[in-house]
Amino acid sequence: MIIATYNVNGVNGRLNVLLRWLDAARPDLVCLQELKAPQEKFPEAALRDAGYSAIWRGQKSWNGVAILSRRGQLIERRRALPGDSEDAHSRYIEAEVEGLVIGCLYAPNGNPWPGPKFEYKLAWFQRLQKHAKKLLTAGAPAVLAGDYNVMPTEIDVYKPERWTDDALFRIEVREAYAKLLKQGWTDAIRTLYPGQRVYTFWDYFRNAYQRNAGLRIDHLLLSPELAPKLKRGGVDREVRGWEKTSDHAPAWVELDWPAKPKRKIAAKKRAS
DNA sequence: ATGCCGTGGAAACCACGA
Repeated sequence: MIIATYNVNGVNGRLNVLLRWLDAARPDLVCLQELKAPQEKFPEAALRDAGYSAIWRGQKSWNGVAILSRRGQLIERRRALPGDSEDAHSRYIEAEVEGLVIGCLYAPNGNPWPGPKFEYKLAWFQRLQKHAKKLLTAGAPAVLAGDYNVMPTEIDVYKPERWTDDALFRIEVREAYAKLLKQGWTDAIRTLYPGQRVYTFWDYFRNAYQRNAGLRIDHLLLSPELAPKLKRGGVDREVRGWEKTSDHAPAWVELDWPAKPKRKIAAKKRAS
């Protein structure tokens, strides 16, 4: 099963690029972020025609998250992070599908630092930590995928010294991300490419993509039960070079899931 | 290396993004 995350930066303005990528990559489950569309303007029909069912939480102008599936039915579990009923941002949606839990998230940007937006980001991460811990305690196989707006380490930034006081790289935010890993979550892309430069975002200007001046801020975190099922993964970076494209590229993993029953082996064991 | 580009929405500029 292939699970992908893609910050589309406007799901309607980006529809052709999204459909083109879905057709080429054929992911089974997709987490989308930055829909930038109200609930009623989500392109449900076009995605259905492409073979995907969807659940989403839209919002006028900003944010917005969705989960797509071309396999099992998506059963929505929640459409917000718990912990702040006043929080109106559409930044989290969670479903059960194919026997696993998939959470799609769009973390706050948090700039400028310091300030209220940065404080909101830290508080949001605390809520995420609390909820992520609950998922682990519940024991279900789970994936938390999305735009975390964090470069976890120096290797995830083309020029770390320029980003030290940026909300995406401030130590408080990196520590918040590290805390998730300490809970038991596995950063799938980093696990597959240890010590290598892998980026998921390139700015629109200054020829960032051509210069490979990128950031790794889109992540797929796997629960302990799923981590050993990780087969391969990567970033579809060529999508970033397409016309009218997002500033993010899709990141994806392939999991050996649902695990194939080993009937023959079991039968042999019983026979011997 | 300062939103320089890009999106959406409202009213031809503004908020926001990373």
